[in-house]
Amino acid sequence: MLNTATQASSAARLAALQESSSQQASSRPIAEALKLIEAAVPVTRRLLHAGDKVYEVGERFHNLHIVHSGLFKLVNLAADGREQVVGLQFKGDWLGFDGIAAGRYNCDAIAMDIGEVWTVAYDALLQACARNPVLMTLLHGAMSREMTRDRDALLSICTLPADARVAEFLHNWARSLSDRGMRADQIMLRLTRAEIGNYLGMKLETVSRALSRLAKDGLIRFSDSGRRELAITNAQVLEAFVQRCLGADEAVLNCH
Amino acid sequence: MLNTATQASSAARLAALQESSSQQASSRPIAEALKLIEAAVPVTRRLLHAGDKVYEVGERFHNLHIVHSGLFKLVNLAADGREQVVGLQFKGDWLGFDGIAAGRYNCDAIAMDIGEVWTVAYDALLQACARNPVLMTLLHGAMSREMTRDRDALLSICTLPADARVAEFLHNWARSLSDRGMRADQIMLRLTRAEIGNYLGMKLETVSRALSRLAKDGLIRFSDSGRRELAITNAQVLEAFVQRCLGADEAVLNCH
DNA sequence: CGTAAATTTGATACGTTTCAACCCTCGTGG
DNA sequence: CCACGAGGGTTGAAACGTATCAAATTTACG
Repeated sequence: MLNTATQASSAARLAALQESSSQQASSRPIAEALKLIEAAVPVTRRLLHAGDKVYEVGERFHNLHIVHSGLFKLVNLAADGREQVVGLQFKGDWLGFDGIAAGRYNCDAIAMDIGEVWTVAYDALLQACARNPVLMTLLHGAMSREMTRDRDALLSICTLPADARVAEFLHNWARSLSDRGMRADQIMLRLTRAEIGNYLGMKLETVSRALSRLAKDGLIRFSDSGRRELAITNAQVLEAFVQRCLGADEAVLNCH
Repeated sequence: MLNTATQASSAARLAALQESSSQQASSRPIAEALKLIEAAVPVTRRLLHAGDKVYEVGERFHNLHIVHSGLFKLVNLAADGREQVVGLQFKGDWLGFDGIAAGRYNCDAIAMDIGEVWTVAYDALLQACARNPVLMTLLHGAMSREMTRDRDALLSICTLPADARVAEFLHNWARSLSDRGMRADQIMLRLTRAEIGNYLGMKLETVSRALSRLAKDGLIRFSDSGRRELAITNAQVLEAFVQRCLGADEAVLNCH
């Protein structure tokens, strides 16, 4: 509808899309990537506690950071004080790409939990990349993947109703865990409802209501130990729920 | 409010933010960047017409592209048919970063107008980068800038009401033009209201209403030659309008 | 020119936000 | 030990902004 161009075969394109999106795209195991970096360039390890900043907006950029454990949020700030969570970084994700262009970080990177980051000097990394193409591929892959993730998030925010956004958020979280070889059946949310809402473009009450509804419908189950921890009953059903929220309007494009 | 950590001086941080955001971040003139690339790596020129695709989702990734003239949109597609405009690329912007990670493009890149892109083989570019650090800096800067831009867009979408989003959209467009040395007092929108709305996370009618309101308030003026072209009366006033939409709630953070 | 697409505008419907009250947990200090 | 307060979470009712639906008008184009 948006593209006025004649397009070869939209059916075939969507079919290919489905395949590629269901297959896991993560190149090589994260552990290997970490090992490669460690071998190629000096690494400084840093342990952080919940609320600690890896870097903050305006700070001079010299280093990139790789999450080794824990969870970190990237917060974008407007001059007038508005703030937006623009990313959640798990093990193997990078922090600091936003600083390359202007020589200053453009976000706050904040630990949500006890976690460790590996810090590498950007200059040193570049030199290592020039010697070792594999490292370059790894770095670019990480940047590219982050762009893709950000854009998928934007798509969710702009095209899904609140309930579906929350459902997809949980589903993505679970996938992030399982991609990294962690148990994904039990999820410990390390964000408040306000933070989740900010990330998903809705208010905390809306998040709370959405979660309550998902629980009532049996798609998730809250842990005994509080409302911060929950289990995903069935990941497939959760995905299907997202589609049901859309009301089968765009599903027609799919069926043939 | 979101950050639980004790933070040094939020006032100072916001002050720094304002400076950095008002200053133009574009490293070196775009013309120079183009010249540098042309000298370092084989370039294939390609002329496209409105609706033509530079590449499409699922296509194998081999090349990056640089916009030499015209305007291109990046469209992200979901498996169920939802689509989202995730970027508008002007002269000097790159196309194709999304393809690096998975080896396949993840978006459609579509010309909105007659335009020319310079296509370079990614492999060749990497080799050239290994020889010439300046080229590497250029490439990474482009990637980093794109991330930052995407995140700023997300911030707008999630924190601004519709009218303010449209105002900021126009303001950004004007800045994109003037950054590139083009006249910014007269803007020729090359998108339909539906496309603008999709990009900004609202419906086409909402865009239309917002534009009408901006025109009625004298912030913009439609050209005689139709409602695709308009003039920004005063860029500063347009910026101020965005703040007024927020109702001075967050402005308090600003005043001292 | 005539037809399809794009745009504007109004009336209404809907989903999310806002405001408010209440509950729960947890850490602190009397 | 328990009272207390702060922060996080839930839930309801009403208000608000945007979407939806519909109709009329303008524009683009073969």
